[in-house]
Amino acid sequence: MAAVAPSTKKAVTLFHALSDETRLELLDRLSNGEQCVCELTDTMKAAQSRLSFHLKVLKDAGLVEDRREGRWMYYSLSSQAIEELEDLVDSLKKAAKSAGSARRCC
Amino acid sequence: MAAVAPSTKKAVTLFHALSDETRLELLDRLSNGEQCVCELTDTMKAAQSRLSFHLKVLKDAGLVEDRREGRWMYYSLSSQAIEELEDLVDSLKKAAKSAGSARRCC
DNA sequence: CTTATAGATCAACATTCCTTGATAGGAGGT
DNA sequence: ACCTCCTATCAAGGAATGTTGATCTATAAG
Repeated sequence: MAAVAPSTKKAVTLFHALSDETRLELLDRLSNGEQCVCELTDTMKAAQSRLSFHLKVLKDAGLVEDRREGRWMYYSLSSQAIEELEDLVDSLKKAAKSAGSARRCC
Repeated sequence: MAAVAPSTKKAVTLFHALSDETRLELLDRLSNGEQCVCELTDTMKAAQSRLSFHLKVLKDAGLVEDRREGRWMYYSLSSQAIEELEDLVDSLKKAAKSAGSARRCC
């Protein structure tokens, strides 16, 4: 029992960050390695402020990290949050497996 | 490369379904076993139409299954979608690990 | 056939989220 | 100092989500 409950807020934040096509594409690009915003706006043909917004959402969720180098900002995947994600999904999985049988109701 | 890309739409749907406190609580309750809506509205002190709405979101995402028995509707976790979830998180994890080093930019 | 109960669906409203264009800040280069 | 480039932030509008109360459907019981 109590599969997802601990720190539900954080789970919501994490999952919300992942529930957007643009952000998933960003993560996908970053899986090829650290990249700067200019490169991302370039290859994704997206408005700079748009990507900046989504990168902030990802960063606030702990999914990516940023690093400044001169006037460029480099973003990369953060494996820490991804482990938290893994744990969440893990507890869900266990819950689904142990899923007890029906109880009489109402 | 290409960590999340395959069927991004589905991933978005899955993660979106998980990005809500009420829905996470529903999943948590269901991890104790199949339950009918009346029982859930009861213990969660939530309006019936509200839970119906959220259960639909979960069902559309494939996270839960429903079963009718007389006039009651029983909901339970569906382990299938949870495995898909696991795969998604897995590819993210691998991506984060292999995360290449910085490339020269702009 | 009438009535009651469980749940889904709908319409209206509130809220939250995303997009866009404009502005601001910070780092180099001249 | 100034100008330029890269990025973050803000404000305004639009789109999608969640909430609430009412209505509809299906099943069961009398």
